Amino acid sequence: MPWQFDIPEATVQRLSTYLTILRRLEGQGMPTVASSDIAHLANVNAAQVRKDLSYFGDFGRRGLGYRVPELREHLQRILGLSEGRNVIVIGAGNLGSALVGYPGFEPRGFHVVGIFDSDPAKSGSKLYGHEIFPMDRLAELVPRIGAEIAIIAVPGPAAQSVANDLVAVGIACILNLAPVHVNIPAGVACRRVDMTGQLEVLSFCLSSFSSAPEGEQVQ
Amino acid sequence: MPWQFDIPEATVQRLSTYLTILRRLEGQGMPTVASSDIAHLANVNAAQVRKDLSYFGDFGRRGLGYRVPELREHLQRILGLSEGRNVIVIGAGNLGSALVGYPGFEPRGFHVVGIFDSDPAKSGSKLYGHEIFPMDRLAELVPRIGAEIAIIAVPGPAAQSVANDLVAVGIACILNLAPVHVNIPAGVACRRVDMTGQLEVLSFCLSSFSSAPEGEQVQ
DNA sequence: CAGTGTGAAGCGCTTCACAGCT
DNA sequence: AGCTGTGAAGCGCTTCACACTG
Repeated sequence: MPWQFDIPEATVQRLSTYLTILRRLEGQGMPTVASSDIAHLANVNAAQVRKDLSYFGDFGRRGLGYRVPELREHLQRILGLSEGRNVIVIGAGNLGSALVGYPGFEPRGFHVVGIFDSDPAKSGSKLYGHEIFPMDRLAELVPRIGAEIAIIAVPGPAAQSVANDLVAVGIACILNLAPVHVNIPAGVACRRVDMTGQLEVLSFCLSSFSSAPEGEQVQ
Repeated sequence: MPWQFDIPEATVQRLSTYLTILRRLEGQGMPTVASSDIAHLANVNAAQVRKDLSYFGDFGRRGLGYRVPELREHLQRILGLSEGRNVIVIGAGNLGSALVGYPGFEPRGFHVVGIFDSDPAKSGSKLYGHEIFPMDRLAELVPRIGAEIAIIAVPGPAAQSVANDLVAVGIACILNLAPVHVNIPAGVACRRVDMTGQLEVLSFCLSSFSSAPEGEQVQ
């Protein structure tokens, strides 16, 4: 996951959480907020909030806290969201369709600007007003529509091949929803969201291993 | 996230990854596998794989590695997946619908056994063969259908209230897909999957902060 | 005073390195 | 020789504590 300076990945993830919180506070008309308030809403330590923010500047005023709209704007800029981001979705199956119709992306600045599917039968048909393109038009269309981020929403076995295609046409940021790790060259950022994997962690919480008294079960 | 013994959360997450890998290897007929092979496929250190597994027992044979079907079974048991898990989905909107139709759950042992939605207009209609129930039947139906895990697939503002309802009817494991942190009492496990948050991390990779804070390109 | 910014301590995960089986 | 299991070292994130400031 390539960024050059000494900023923990966990910090960047929390920044995204803080941004969501600040948007809500701003909507409620709150003028300022203390690190301890943000911390409470994000379920982290207050010093953590301050340290996270201090990587990027001195945004607070001592004795007062942070001005909500100001900090919200800073976070947006830090995360590169000031002008929104163009996203393409690969895979127009069940998952891909849901993504394209998901109303949560636009308000947070992500615009779906293209859908691709390897199935020629799907080409030309529309999904929530977006045309589905065949995979072999990727190289032609990615620069034209200004795609910056690609979401892989294909079945596991196809994910690596799709990732290769994306890298080949110059995509540098990939969100992988398939339940497999894909290899990508250095310089390309790839993150994976594995819902089923999270369900498996929850299943572990239910299993005897997470609660059974000492020594039982382990052979 | 409540489990009593000293097992890192990251370890449990990786176990889920290993299980996926082992299923693939088993499908390919591979009889044994070395920690270094698993490590390569999961993109982690080989010692990490061995240490993760050693929390739960001595599954390997020195000089040989791990027997694939045997280890796969162990992992399934550790994760509490031997008999599958019953899941309910709260929210029959865009996201909820996609989940119910998502073909990736069943093969990994998660059975959708109920869909709930607060909108009375949706009650009674069907989604991929599953009836949609009104929220006020939660208390009655959860024990009857044996629901163990709930997925919150409602908009952010409704998430906390839904979480409260789930806890009230005895659900102890929650997967939260809403982009907000929800407060839950100790003893209840709650995990969040925030796709938009991951997109924001990727956006950070594209932003000037990740590559050139002072206008300098370091490479 | 209230609350930020931050060096330093704390802590837990990751990696190393090697003893010990097969 | 090949590979596991594991104590110990390494390392980086988190938390503490406090100087400092409006």
